Parts: sequence; structure tokens; C-alpha cells
Amino acid sequence: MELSAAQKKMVNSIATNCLSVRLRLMNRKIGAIYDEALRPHGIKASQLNILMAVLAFGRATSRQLCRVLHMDTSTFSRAVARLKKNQWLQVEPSGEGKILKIEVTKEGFEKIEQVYPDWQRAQANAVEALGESTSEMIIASGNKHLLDGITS
Amino acid sequence: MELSAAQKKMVNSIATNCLSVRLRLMNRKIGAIYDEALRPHGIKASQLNILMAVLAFGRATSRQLCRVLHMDTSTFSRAVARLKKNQWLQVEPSGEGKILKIEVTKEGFEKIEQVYPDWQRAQANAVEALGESTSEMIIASGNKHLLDGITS
DNA sequence: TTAAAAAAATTGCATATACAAATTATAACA
DNA sequence: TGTTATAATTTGTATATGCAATTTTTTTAA
Repeated sequence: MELSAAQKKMVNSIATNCLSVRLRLMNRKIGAIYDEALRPHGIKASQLNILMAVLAFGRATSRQLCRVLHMDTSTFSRAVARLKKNQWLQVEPSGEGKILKIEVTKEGFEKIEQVYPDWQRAQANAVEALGESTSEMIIASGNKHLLDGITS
Repeated sequence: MELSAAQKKMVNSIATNCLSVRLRLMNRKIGAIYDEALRPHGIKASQLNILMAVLAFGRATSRQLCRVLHMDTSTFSRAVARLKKNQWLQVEPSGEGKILKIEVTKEGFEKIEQVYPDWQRAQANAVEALGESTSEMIIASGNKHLLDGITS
């Protein structure tokens, strides 16, 4: 393919600036750091993610957790099934309307405690890879999103 | 689960600061913006991603592209298969050792041109969702990574 | 020039992800 | 109270992702 100047500009515009491309790449790169650190514990970063969200929010509906995590309910549903299979999560109706009691089990919490030092190591490596300021911005930006989710 | 103060601190530390969790969430959120905008064109952001990388680098080995994209070769292999099936990519041996000639086809480039206005729209929405400064930092950080990949 | 070594690419398997469709459970109302 | 409307959950299907193992290709060495 021979490209005109205008075409090259277009290509360059997307290749250089596309936030989806950039975030995807960062996600692969940083995710690998955590998954490598967590591998000996038999848990993935994404799974720890959900355990943390459940702990942080306490009793919550699937719907609320999905909104906060900006995750499709079908994705959540299957993730929860895997976490239940590992005995890290417990899901049961609470009796109060549609609210499900989703709880981290004792085994789940023990897993988090075991993982914590390696998570800290991964976190330090990730901060080093991204740089301090980028890391802080990502964390701050994430908290903003978290708050978005809570209000409804 | 009843948590002690120290345990709550640990949970909060992970839930609030984990870069993997944050990037995953951003990725889902921002990726959805692009995929929604690109859906009418029958192409996913991740696929556009690879077309752009191929165009930006010109003739390249799979290995080099995988390194730049920080993508497993198996992931790349299957993505390329799908892009070939859509006639957007063309892969053939070049005769020079192991170097494969991976090229965007005319159809592939036309697809990019069709998509461009909607990509711009998605980009604007993503910048709005993330904020100017976060967006700029992500782009800058991404470019750093890109350069990392080139030198080898 | 052919056999062994090394490298690259693919395939098997598992999880992550989302959209659409189907199912199930809840709520509302007649 | 039983039927319908609504909301939540799960299942089907497809892509994205990575690790491990296999297969294919290329290089090296005999």
C-alpha cells in the first residue's frame, strides 16, 4: 500500500493517539506483571479484582457490582461461578427482595492475605513501569469512576 | 466476614490502588466507547489496533509486531487469521529468511478510511470521559512503550 | 547435503469480555 | 390469587488474551 500524505496523517493520528489502543496495550503489559506475581497463588488479577470489589462494597446486588466494575452481567456471572468453584465467594439469596448476599468466604479472605506481599511487589513493579505520575493519575481517575458507580 | 482495622487497611489498599484493577476497568469502559462507535463497520477496536500497527511499521515480522504490541504470539496469530478472513490483511513469506510480509490490503485500508470519522467521534468521547490530562498522559506513556518495542 | 538444534508459528486449553437471546425470578395489577 | 409485565440472571456465540505443548520452519553443524 502506497499512502498519500493525508492518508499517512490519518494513520498516524490513530496509531499514535487512540486511547483504546493505548489502554489495551498498557492493560496487557501491566496485567502481565500482576498475573506473573499472583501465579504461584493460583489466582488471576481479574479474580482478585472481584473479591476486592465485593469486600469493599459489602452486601451488594450483582447489578450494583457490575455497574461499579463497568462489567457486563454475563461476564460477572461467569466470573462469580469460577470464584464459587474455588470456594472464595459465596452467593445466596438474602430474603430482601432481589438483593443477593454475595460474600467473600474465609478461604477467599485467606487467599487475599496470602497474596498480599506478592501483590505489593507487583504494584511496585507496575509503578516503576508506568512512572509515578502516570500511576497516580490512573489511580485518581479510577477513584472518580468508582464514585460514579455508587450513586445509583 | 468481620475485618480488623489492619485487614480493612489491606483491603482498601488493594481496592483503591491496584493498577491492574484500575486499568482493567478503564479498558472496559473506554473500549466500550470505541466498540460502540465502530460496531456499524463490523470491526472491533482491537482489530483496528493491529491494522494500524501493521501500517505504522510497514514490513515487519510477527515477532516484532508482537513485541511492540506486547501481545502473545498465539493471540496475534489468531487475530491475524480473523483479519485475513475479512480480507483486511495479507500475509505471505517474503523470501528473506523468516521475515513475513504482513500487509494491509486495499480492502483493509478502505475500512480504515470508512471508520475514521466514527473513530474520531469515539476518541472525543473517550477524552471527555477520561479528562484531557489523563488522556494526554496515557498517550504519552503509550508512545514511550512503543519506542521501547522498536529497539530490537 | 542431510541431521540436529533453534526459532517461529500454531493448536489445545482456560479465563476474560460483551452482545443477544432465553430463562428465571420478582413485582404489579386485575 | 393468578396472570402479566418487568427485571435479573444465565446461556449461546464470538473475539481477546496468555500459557504450555506441539508443529513447522529455518539455521547450524557434521
